Amino acid sequence: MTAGSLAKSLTIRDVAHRAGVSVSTVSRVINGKKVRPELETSVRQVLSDLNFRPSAVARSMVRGTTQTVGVLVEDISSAYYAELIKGIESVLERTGHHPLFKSSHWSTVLEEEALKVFLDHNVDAIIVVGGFIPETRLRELAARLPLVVAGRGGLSLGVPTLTLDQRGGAERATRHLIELGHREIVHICGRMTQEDAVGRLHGYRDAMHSAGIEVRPEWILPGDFLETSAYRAMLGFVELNLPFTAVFAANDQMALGANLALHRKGLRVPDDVSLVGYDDLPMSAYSLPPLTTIRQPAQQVGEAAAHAAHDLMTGKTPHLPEFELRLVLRESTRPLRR
Amino acid sequence: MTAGSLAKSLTIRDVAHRAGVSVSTVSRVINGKKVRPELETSVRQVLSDLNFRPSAVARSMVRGTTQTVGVLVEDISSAYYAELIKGIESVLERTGHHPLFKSSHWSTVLEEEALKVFLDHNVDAIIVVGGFIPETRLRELAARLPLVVAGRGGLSLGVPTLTLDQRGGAERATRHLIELGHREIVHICGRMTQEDAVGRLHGYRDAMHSAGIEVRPEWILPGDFLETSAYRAMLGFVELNLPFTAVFAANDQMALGANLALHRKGLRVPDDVSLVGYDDLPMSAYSLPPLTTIRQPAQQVGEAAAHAAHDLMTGKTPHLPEFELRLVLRESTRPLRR
DNA sequence: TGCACTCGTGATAACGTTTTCTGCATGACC
DNA sequence: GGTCATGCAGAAAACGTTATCACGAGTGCA
Repeated sequence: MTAGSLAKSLTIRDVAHRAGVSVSTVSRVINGKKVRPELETSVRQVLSDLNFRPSAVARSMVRGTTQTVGVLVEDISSAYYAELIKGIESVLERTGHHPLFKSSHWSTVLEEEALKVFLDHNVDAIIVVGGFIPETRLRELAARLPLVVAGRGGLSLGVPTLTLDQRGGAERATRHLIELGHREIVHICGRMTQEDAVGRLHGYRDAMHSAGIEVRPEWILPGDFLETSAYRAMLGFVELNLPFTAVFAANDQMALGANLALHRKGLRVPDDVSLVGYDDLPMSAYSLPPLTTIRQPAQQVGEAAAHAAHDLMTGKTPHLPEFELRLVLRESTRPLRR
Repeated sequence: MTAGSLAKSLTIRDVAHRAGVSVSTVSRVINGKKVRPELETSVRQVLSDLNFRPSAVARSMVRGTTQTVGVLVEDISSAYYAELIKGIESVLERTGHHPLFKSSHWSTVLEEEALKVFLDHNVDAIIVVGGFIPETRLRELAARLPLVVAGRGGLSLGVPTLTLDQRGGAERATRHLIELGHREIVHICGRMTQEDAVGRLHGYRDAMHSAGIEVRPEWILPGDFLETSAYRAMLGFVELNLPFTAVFAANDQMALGANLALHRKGLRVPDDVSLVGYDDLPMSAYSLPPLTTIRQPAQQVGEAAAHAAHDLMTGKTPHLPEFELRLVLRESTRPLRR
């Protein structure tokens, strides 16, 4: 052990030299191919003595595969994507792939940039969650490498897609309120540039329409999926003094914002106003009152996406399950008092 | 454009050929080195015609640098780490580095595995957040490559560390309750294998001790940083029928769990029981009541960690700022009614 | 005993870049 | 007009692996 030697990283060559064999043999031992037993043991000895680990970069270079999967989401840190990512992470870990997460922050240029990075780094597959990448671009990518899209609907067959029926889910949520006797139902929208938000608004309208309720334009409140937006919107709406008895927020975070706003205005949930959210974030079961919401199986979607990517990588046709959006009944809704 | 040709990825060689120059020249153009203007324009033309992008893998191979930074956290999807990650992401993006996130899920073997992956992939730096990696190992790593540790205290000087004074923060939180006149204060602990949780328990004890209050063992409730654990613990404690007027939970998620449990038992926050959390998650401002808590500047810590890593990579001595843990007064605490 | 095989080994060629080295012009200076 | 820099382009080496190829020694069978 020469002191002061700056750790010039060791190579398979050093191992070969010390074990008195060729690099080929060392490579074979590392990769579990047949080698004469006595050679194998001596190589293994050196391997562990030197604590040698082959360079993944060099490996990728020659093998043409990197064991990495690019994962593109809007925002790693937002609660919903966090769930999804957890799912992706858990299955990719088992398949020996390394996820490379990128947030696009709702910017089309960042999206394209992230894709470029993935391609440059020669990822073995890409998982795209939501976003605004044009379908043509997605198709182009899918033709080039394994690509799975989650959380977007209406894509052509060329692209394996995992879809949730946002419109149906929102319809279910709104219908729940209607079934409880509510008719004056407010909807707080998500960021309308996102497909999900649009779908949920449609679902709300569907349910209202089916029930023969005319939706007043004032009932449609703009929001951006964050607590604050719903808080402000709700506050503003209450000040209009229009009658209303229920609120359907396009996600749980906004439902929470609305919940506080209602409280500030002296309205009790669910006694005065029923409130439904969307997503079923882990914390929604612990809000006051616990939130009735539509459960999006985000983690399962993540798992399925990763599985599908794995299928694609191994040449199998990807399994693309359907997911059910369930209404989770808790305590933020109640029958309209007559 | 030959139809049906499977897209054998193009190389710098193809570009050189089509532009009628050598590969060296193409490389020079790509890297912005001096080249005869007319050659440069023709090469650039071909470059954009072919939409050529150099392989990051090959580049890493020869340059010995990958432009990636390994980031090891306990759990990507937990709310607190999400904040931190957001900070890391935002500055690394600006420096042109790509974060490689790994969750260790509180497992020492997964931690070590993640480190190996980082090393194998030849990351340019590593950021470790919390965790259980032995100090000797950290020192060893720090000697080998730029390493920044966040969220751990008491490390030797060899390792650049970003620390938050958890003990002090918890002392502040508890003192706040004491200043409001509370004396029978319950503490819901975090996962006690984690340094943070231990620090916060110490801080709680410090404050109680300074105020001359003897801590009853029953007041120390076990928890694991998740809502459910606190919910159950709180429920159980109330059933003991011991007098108490305030609760300090080791994080906001648990404060929320406790909040619901108190509600279930007919105790109002803050009228009957004052409640303080820790972290100041975005949603804590929207709970009912809005939560008084200790603000951990997670995002800023993330930013600082990334900056420090960048400093290290560029040979500068890392800037390791101190962070202040502020008490955020909201509505879950009030003076003890006499 | 000889021939065709199999098996395991080492030498060597990839993989796609950047970097170093070499060589050829061109221009400057005495 | 000859020598010496200088500038820039191409050739070749290098990065650390794996894959291909060639070879020699056994082995089985006729």
